[in-house]
Amino acid sequence: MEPRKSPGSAPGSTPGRLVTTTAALLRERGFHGAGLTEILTASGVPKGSLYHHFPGGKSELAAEAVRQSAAGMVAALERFADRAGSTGAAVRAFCDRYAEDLAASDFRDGCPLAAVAAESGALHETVRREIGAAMELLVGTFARRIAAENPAHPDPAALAMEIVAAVEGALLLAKALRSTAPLKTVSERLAGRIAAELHPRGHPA
Amino acid sequence: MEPRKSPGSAPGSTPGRLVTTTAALLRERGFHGAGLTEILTASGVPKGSLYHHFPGGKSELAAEAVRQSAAGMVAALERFADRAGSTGAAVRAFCDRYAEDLAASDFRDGCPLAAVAAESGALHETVRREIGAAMELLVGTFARRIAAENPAHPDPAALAMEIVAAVEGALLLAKALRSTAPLKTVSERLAGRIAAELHPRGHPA
DNA sequence: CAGCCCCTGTACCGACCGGTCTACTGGGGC
DNA sequence: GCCCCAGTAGACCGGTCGGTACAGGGGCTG
Repeated sequence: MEPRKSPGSAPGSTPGRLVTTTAALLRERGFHGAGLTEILTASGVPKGSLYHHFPGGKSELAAEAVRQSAAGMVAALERFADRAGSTGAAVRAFCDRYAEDLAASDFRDGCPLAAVAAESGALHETVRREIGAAMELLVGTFARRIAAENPAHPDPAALAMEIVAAVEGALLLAKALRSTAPLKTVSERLAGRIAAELHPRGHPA
Repeated sequence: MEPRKSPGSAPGSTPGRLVTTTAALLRERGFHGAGLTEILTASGVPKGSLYHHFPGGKSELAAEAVRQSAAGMVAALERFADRAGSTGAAVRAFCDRYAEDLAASDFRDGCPLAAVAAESGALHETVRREIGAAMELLVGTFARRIAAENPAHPDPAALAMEIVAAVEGALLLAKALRSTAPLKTVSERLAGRIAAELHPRGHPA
């Protein structure tokens, strides 16, 4: 827990590859389901390098991967929101994107955070904290967007929380049912409701 | 989906204890996080008995546990719905109940299905199928209730799916954030919306 | 061109994983 | 009264787990 948190995670570097592949494995198998050996062979990195860059072992690596996944999700959201101009449309794009991932992976790649979050009860504090922070970050980002779109909204945080919960749940349902239908249904209804709530008397944006 | 799949799972019997403790462990740790030895010691059953009653090993046991968990959730839902008289109120009671579980377990016990569903990509077909069936059962139960409460509703299945997704997501969020706030927020807003959608011009039930 | 040191590669470790096997026990049917 | 076998008990298996130790290696310094 030194001040220098994760400086050496350049995309192509050894730590970078390690974190990226870990994030991918974590996404479809969860923490206990993703073996260290599997991560190593998939990223083409020997064990010695792992413990050089991440003395904390699997937990530290997972924590970093969770942070990167969260950052990726937030970045995607910001991008969609900027392009679409409304939170409702951004949510739709967001769901579409993860529906694609799901379908392309034969319904193995769900939410990058969900698999780890679901078993957070059996995880080290390091990872546990990171998962909490990741969720807060995601909710906070939505809340900021909502407040920006309609400064008069009474409770942006509540709406943001509802959005994240709905999307997260839809992703889980989609994975379990092996169908993108839940995502389509939820995003459609959710987007409409967000628009209605953000612009009570106006154009649905 | 045979009518008689697991006849020997009486509550107090050896298979019964096995399935119940497995369900509990699965709920907080997921499939790979719950060790077989741990299940055995927690239920006070030796290994020989396990493989006598469940020749399929851990996967068969987990599949059975998932089925039992799903049945329990459905039963709780039906009970709440019967007592409350409206789907909206039932959802609220449903969320309250799982919020209690969460808080009582120091935020380890989330949705009994979520942890397994989240890592379903790395599971045997047996378990995978059971998780899908469980989710379908849950959604179907909600849909039936909705249709019963308002036969004119245009798409009970869609609303049911949205409900399950929202609750599932709220449970996940609550577990990650170690707070029941997401559940409270989501259930409140969800219940209100369900009432509005089921009784467009009338009493909010 | 020598030395150093960050990083890599790999052999190895004990613990534990899920699963198999066999010995034993006790109670109901004949 | 005997037997039989469903059910229990636990020793044991190979494999894999996450983690450690240490011997190179190679590029940047001097």
